[in-house]
Amino acid sequence: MPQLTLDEIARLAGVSRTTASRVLNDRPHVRPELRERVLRVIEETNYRPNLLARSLAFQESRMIGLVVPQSVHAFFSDPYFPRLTQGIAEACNQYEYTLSLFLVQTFADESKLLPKITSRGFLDGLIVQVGQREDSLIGALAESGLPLVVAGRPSVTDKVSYIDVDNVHGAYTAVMHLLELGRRRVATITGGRHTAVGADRLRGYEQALAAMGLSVDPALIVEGDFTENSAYLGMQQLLPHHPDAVFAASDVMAVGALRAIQHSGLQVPRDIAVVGYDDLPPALLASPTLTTIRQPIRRFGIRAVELLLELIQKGTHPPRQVLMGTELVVRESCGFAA
Amino acid sequence: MPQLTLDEIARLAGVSRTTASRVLNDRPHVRPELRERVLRVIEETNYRPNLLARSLAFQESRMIGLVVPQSVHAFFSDPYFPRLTQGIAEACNQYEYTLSLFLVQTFADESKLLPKITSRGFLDGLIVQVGQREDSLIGALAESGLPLVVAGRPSVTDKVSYIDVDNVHGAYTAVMHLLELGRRRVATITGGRHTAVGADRLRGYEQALAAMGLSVDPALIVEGDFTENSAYLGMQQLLPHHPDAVFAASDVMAVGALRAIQHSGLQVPRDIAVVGYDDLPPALLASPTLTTIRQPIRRFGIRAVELLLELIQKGTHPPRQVLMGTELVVRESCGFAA
DNA sequence: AGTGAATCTGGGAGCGCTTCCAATTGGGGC
DNA sequence: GCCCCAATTGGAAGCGCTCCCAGATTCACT
Repeated sequence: MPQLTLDEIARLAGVSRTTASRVLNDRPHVRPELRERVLRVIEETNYRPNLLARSLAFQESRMIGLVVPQSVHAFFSDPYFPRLTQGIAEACNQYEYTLSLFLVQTFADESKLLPKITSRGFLDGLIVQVGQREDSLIGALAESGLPLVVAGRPSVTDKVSYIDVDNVHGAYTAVMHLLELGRRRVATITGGRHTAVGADRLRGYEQALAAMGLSVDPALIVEGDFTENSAYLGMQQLLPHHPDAVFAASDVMAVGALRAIQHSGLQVPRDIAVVGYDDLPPALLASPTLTTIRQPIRRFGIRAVELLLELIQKGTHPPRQVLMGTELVVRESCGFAA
Repeated sequence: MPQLTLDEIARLAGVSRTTASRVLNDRPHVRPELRERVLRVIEETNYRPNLLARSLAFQESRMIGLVVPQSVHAFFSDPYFPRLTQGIAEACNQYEYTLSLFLVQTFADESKLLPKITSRGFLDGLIVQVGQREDSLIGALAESGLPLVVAGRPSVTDKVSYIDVDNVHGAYTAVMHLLELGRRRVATITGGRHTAVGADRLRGYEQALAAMGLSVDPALIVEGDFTENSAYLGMQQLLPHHPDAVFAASDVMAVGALRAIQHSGLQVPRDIAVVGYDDLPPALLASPTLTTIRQPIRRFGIRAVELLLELIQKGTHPPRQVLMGTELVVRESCGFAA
């Protein structure tokens, strides 16, 4: 069978290609009768317009790219990415955009993918997840002139639009909750301090203490790296300093802390209260269940898309920044009886 | 600045568009000197060809779609999908294809996305993950004539190419391992029997018993639904029948069984040996660590892409089927001292 | 019946690229 | 010095669609 083109449809319906195109795009200036006829032919032949040709003519592809620079592991062991992707995909469906996925794992990937991603006309916009190779990559992508939204906070914040979760305030809320429950020796196990997330959550911790007029005791701060094990070891360091509460920068780490506390013979929350961050599955599986800070990951993805579409429509300058709020989820580990 | 086109490049280099195109695509019949000149202009102007236009002219887009029909939850709580996606994305990078992601969650999504996915020229091929709305969707997609690979076993197996993990043999291996260790009352907790996966693993269980000349005791078979809780309850039903081993159709369910056994005061593996399936994180986190069947998920994704590319090149008939092997991973829960 | 406006219609150019094919060039062999 | 063939070059058509614009048609109103 012959490739079905709009020309062919027009011929079958006995009209011009232009008219057929008008019908296809639901535009005015076509007699109802003709419109009807064209629609019937389309129906009968099961015709589908060629999106590529259409995009080329329209000068917009209605495709956006999701770029994920990340090492294999950090990424897929964490439920974060799937959730985010889901939100993004959902929003794409809603706004009639198509999503292209670019996983950039190695340097080779990067040099291979970059020209493709930045090829003019191919993508209308880009969402880039912050990661390790962040800087070089975001820089290169920004340079391409494509509308760009960074998901997470990039190291250079002023040139580029980004959307992030308000980690400072989230941590502040978590710690403040502990303080309001009467805890006074609140320790923290940080994420890597060199990561933006880790640093922000530490800042929130400090601000909460300051707000209550308490001074920061360096002995009550240990550094973890978002793994359970690092938190287990960190908690062992903290125990000799007799904290009565711990704020861990992630649920996974909170679980590690929990284990260390319980192994030492102390009880949670009686002796030491624990608060985590993320509200991912570990929070509910832990025993006692974790009080934690919930991040609106899925909505975060949706907002990222909406922000990007805004940039596409209204131009990319000035860069926009969006901070999303968090939510304190109170469970057992903080010792608050509801 | 003017949109940079190949025409412009040609003009700047003082050659024709045709010659410029030849240089761009690394084709012969260009004097080295001219080639050099064109390359320099491209370099200087940082020109990127328009992929859309190129695809239109080439009559191939070098894009493939990954269609995921699935309810939100089953999907993203399971590490399976991220791994699979990773494998697919990796292979796409390697073979210079671009990956488009289509998450089909609702009926509305389906009717909205279908025309886009099947639009001629837009995608060169399609990988469809089996899911719940499987039948209608796979049918519709197959009808479009696009090269198609189903990841997982579809309900209609003969018309369509698919790639699957050999669940029957995997389960067979797991149960056989228990039998070889001397266990004789081997129970099983199945996945949903109406799912292909669940049914296959049950079949493997039965085949292993048969191979050892043992009969199947219906009292030793209970049905779960791949959740931890269903397995916990299932195990409680099994205990009165004194099994000395359990094959659970997933690691998550094995963990549920483990908990039920331990709560009843029995010990694993001394009293009851346990084997799971998947080799996902729960297997290692459980205590004792789980003997299980490892699925090559990432490689599975890679093979899916390779199969698809084969279909794209050599035509989609006849449908091809690929079954991938599994691997028995022996840990503590089966009672085998290494 | 005649005029103008309002509405329809379709020819043709254009989106940025590839590629067929005819034209041009260069060089070796006589 | 001339001819022929191979290597190189570029003009033009084509991929399938949109959209500008001019021409055709309709219709109301004088």
